[in-house]
Parts: sequence; structure tokens; C-alpha cells
Amino acid sequence: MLSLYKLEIFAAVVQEGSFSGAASRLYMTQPAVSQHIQDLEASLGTKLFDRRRRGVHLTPAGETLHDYTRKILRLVSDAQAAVTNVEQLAEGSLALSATPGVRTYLLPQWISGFRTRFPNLSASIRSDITPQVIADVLSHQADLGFVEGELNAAQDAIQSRILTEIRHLVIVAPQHPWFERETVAIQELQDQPFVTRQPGSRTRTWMDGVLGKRGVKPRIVGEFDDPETIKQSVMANIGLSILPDYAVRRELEANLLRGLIVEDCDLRRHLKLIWDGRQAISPIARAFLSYLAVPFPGLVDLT
Amino acid sequence: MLSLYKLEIFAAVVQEGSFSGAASRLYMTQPAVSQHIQDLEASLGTKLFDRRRRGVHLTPAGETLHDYTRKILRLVSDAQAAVTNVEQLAEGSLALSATPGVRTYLLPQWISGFRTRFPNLSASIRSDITPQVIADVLSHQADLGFVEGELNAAQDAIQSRILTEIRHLVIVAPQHPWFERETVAIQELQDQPFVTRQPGSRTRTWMDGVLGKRGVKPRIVGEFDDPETIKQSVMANIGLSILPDYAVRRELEANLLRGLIVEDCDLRRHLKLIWDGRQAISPIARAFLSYLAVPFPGLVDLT
DNA sequence: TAAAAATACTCCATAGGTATTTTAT
DNA sequence: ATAAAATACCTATGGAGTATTTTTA
Repeated sequence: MLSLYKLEIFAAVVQEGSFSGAASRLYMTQPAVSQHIQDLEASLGTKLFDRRRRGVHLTPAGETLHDYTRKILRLVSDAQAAVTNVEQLAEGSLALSATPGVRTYLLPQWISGFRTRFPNLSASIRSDITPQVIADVLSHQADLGFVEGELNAAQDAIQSRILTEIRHLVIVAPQHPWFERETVAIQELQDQPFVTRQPGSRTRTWMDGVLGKRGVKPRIVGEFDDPETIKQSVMANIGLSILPDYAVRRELEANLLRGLIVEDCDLRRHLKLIWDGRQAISPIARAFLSYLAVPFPGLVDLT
Repeated sequence: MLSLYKLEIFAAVVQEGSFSGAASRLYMTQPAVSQHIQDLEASLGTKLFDRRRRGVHLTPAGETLHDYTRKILRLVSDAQAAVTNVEQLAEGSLALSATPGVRTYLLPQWISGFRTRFPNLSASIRSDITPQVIADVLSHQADLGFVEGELNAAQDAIQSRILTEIRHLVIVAPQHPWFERETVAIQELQDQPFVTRQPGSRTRTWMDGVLGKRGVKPRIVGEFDDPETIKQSVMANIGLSILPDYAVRRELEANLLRGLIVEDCDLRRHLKLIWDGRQAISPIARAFLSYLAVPFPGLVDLT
């Protein structure tokens, strides 16, 4: 008999374009995926894919089934959203994906509150650069994503909502000559030892753009994939950096670091919630959002 | 995870109004049904049914899920109808339900031709009185039903199509004094020994109506649940009867029985195909109908 | 109290894994 | 030649059955 599980595997194969790709996305093996697709094909008497050298390609019948599958899975997702009572769930998990700074400095507190209220539920966070966060959301590896800055266009399935504005500061260690200052001009960063995010990350691209537009070329002395490593490097006085305020709040209060306002340059970005508009937001994710709506009241209509 | 199988069981419980009723309809045990409903309720964190003294009753959440379930199962049925290639099916079965005369005299030939063309597929026939045939179709125990005469109204989910007109004849054995006649008046049946269908069957009700309207009361000497038994009884000269022409064609040709036309009374009924309009006609049933469309071209639009 | 659902348990079919072969470009 | 899918085989989990108890008008 047709089953939702097999249809979900089918949809994953279509999205990934290969059996083995779908398998790794679904955390199962390629033979298991093959088996399910063969079951589907046998029960329908129809080949759903042309097996090609590079992955697979939908047949016309496969296209038709895929159209139905999208509608069916959407309805199932809506049904679960409409009927699930999160309070009574004996178990369940919330999968989040976020850029490294959000994961480290913002998500832990939010999740802590959420888990106090829903102790039966668990939460997991994956962390990667923005395009991967988007991919996680689109492939349903994450219920919700958190990214900073602008999204590329042409991600039509991605829905987003701005949570707040993120201000960035130039961060220096107590040993640094600027430690007693309060502001800095962007041009002063020229040739300064600078610690920054790895190439490929949106944050690095954004920062390169901001600096490049002013003709400023700092001397890069470290490239790390996470703001905490950068912060520790700055505290060790390896160099200075630009970091979002949420990442250094405690250190600024404790005078372990100084955050200088850059007056002649806009160093604001947006913290954004993203989700897959093709599916209803899962009940557990809605419960999490109802919690998030306390600091960010703009989210109440999503809950 | 939600599964179509569980949703089908859920829908059966809703239709039947009890777990045990659904269980018998689905040919499974009551504990298995209980288990599936409990799984659903646990995975949604929501009670779907109020357990009452007489069966069960949907909660508001259950009502909501049932609305979605109908849409989902309809889409699944449409998807299968759109994609299934009956020619290539390795196995499959066609479930038919029909009144006894249709089962015995008409379906065997039709199924024979169908199975010659589709040897991998099997067919099963259940046979009962018209209301039960309708119930079989509505509960998906049969893909298609065949009934004679009129349908009650208020079966809004039942779709029907007239296949042909059925003429009925007064049937007598060679030993009977009327054997050399060709016609008979309805009043002549008064006080004749008469063999007929069991009370409760639509055919019996119809015949009682036809005779009663003319004030004719035959002397009933046998009540059987199937026309073949009636035919054998007439051949044994237990009495005469009124039978559809298709049931006695061979015996009339071989002069083993005589069929008298009743001139002053309309003894025509309609042979009707019925199906459940809430679901797409299954691919195998469509294949059968494409075969049936040879003698009954009015069916081509259903295939 | 009786009809229906829940529970306890046992068993088996199926789904998934590992290892390997086949296919297609 | 190589990446990807198919095949073969083995294992384990979950679904179904039987027997029994609990629930509720």
C-alpha cells in the first residue's frame, strides 16, 4: 500500500536528484531508499525515475506523482499543525539551524526557557553558514532557521521574518591602545591586525563588502568559523575584530573587552527567522515561537 | 509518524462508530485497531475519540483530523488513479459486489474476459441484497457494485450508471400446462404455486409491489436467496416464477423452460453499476470497466 | 451486567543495515 | 573507470494475533 513514509522518501529523491543523496539526507542507506522506490514502482506498475549516470530524473508518471505528493504532504503537515496538542506530547524534538553566533549566544537561553515549559520535548541545533542554514530548512532537516543579514532572492520557498536589528562593534582587548576610546573611524582599521570569519560565510562576505567599499584593507591574522573563537582571539590580543553586540555583552559589562562604535559606517544587520513556506510550521516549532514571541512580539501571528 | 494506514483505520472507526466495528470491516482484530488509534493519539498529543458505552464519538480535534483525513485519502486515491499502469501490475485484485442474479449469470463471463487480458490480477465477488451491495461499496469492501432496480435516495455518496434494461418473464417447466403458450396475463398468477426471492431483497420487494398493485396473490411455495435455486425449483416443477431473461437464456434456447411474456404489466428493471463517488475509481476497476465498455459503451467516460 | 476498549504477551513479517555486484556514461 | 543503483542476505523492530482484564452506561 502507498504510505506517507514512502512518499516522503520519494519527495526527497526528487529534491536531491539521486537515491544516495536522499539517503544521506534522510539518515538512511542507499539500498533502503532503492527498496522503497522499487516498492512504489511495483505497486503502481510504473517507472517513476529514469536512472541516469548522474543521479535520477523523473518520468512523466513520476512528475504526476510528485505533484500529488506535494499536495498530500502539505495536507498532512497542515493536519498535524491543526490537531497536535504540544502540551500533551510525550516526546518530540525541535530541530533548529542557525549561524554560529546565533547558536552560541542567543539560542541557548531561548531553548532553556522553552524546555522548562515543555520538559518532554528536546531541541537540537545545527550550525553552519547562511546558505547551509537555508538548505537545512528547505530539506526539512531543520524546522526553523536563524540567519543574519540579507537573504538571496530566488529562494521562493523560504519565508522570513526580521526579529531584531544587530549592531556591530569594533572589539579590542584591554591591552590595545584603543581600549580607552569610545568610537573609531572605519579607515583606522587599515592595516590593523584583524581576526575574522572564514571565507564563504555571509558574515565574512558582508564585512569584506563593508570594508572594501571604503577601501579599507585590514591585515588578516586569523580566520575562524565561529565568533567565540574570534572573541577569544581578540581577548588574547591577537588582533581586533568586528563582532555583533550580543556576542560580547557580558565581556563589555565586565570591562574584559571594549566595543567601539564605528561612526561613519552602517554596521547594522538583521537577525532573521526563516522557515519553509511549503509546509505548515510544525506544532513543536510553533510552541517554540510562542516562547520567542515574548522578546519578539512580531511573531505572535505565527503561533 | 503519521501514516496513511493509520488514517485509513481512523476513517473506518469514524464511519463505523466503534473500534470493533472498524476491526471487523478491516479484517483485523479490535486490539490492533485500539493500538493504531492510541498511536495516533499519542503522536498528536490529543484524544481523538470519546469512548462511550456504545462505541466511540469524535472529539473536536478528531473532527478536524477527520476533515483532513478525507481530503488526504481522496488525494491519495486520485494519485493512484492518475499514475497506476494496470498493464504492468504484478498483482492486484478487483473486489466486486453484486446481487445474486448478476453474480451468477453476468459477472463470470465479464470477469473471464478481464482476466484473460490481465492474468496477473484477481477478482472477487461478494453477493448480497441491494442494501448490502451499497454498504459494501460505501465501506470500500467492493470497488464496484451491480444492482437491479431503483436505488433509494439519500445515498449521496453513491454514483450510478444504467447498464441495460432487464426484461423479466414468467418461467414455467415443460410439465406445466402453460408450456406451449407465449404470453400470460398478470392476473393468471393468482393462486398459482410461486417460487420467489427471500423477503428483504429488493427483487422480492419489487415483485410484491408489482403483483400487489394488481391485487394478485400467488401461492408462495418457496423463498430462496438466489435465482439459480429458484430456476432449479421451477425446473423441478415445484412452481412457476418470474425471473430476469439473462438468468434463463440457455434453458429457453434448449426448451428446458418456457418464458412467457406478461403483456399487461411492465416487468422491466435496470441493471446498474454503482461506485463510491467520494473516491476515484481504482485503476484496476477502471481496467475492468474498459472491458465492460465493449458491451456497454456508455461506460467509456469512466475508464 | 454486558458490550466495548485496554492491556499483556508472543510471534512473525518487513524495513533497514552491510557487503557486494551491476549498470551506465 | 567510476559513481550510482541494484542485489543478496541477515538482523531486529514493530505490528498483528490470542487471551484476559478493565471500563462505562
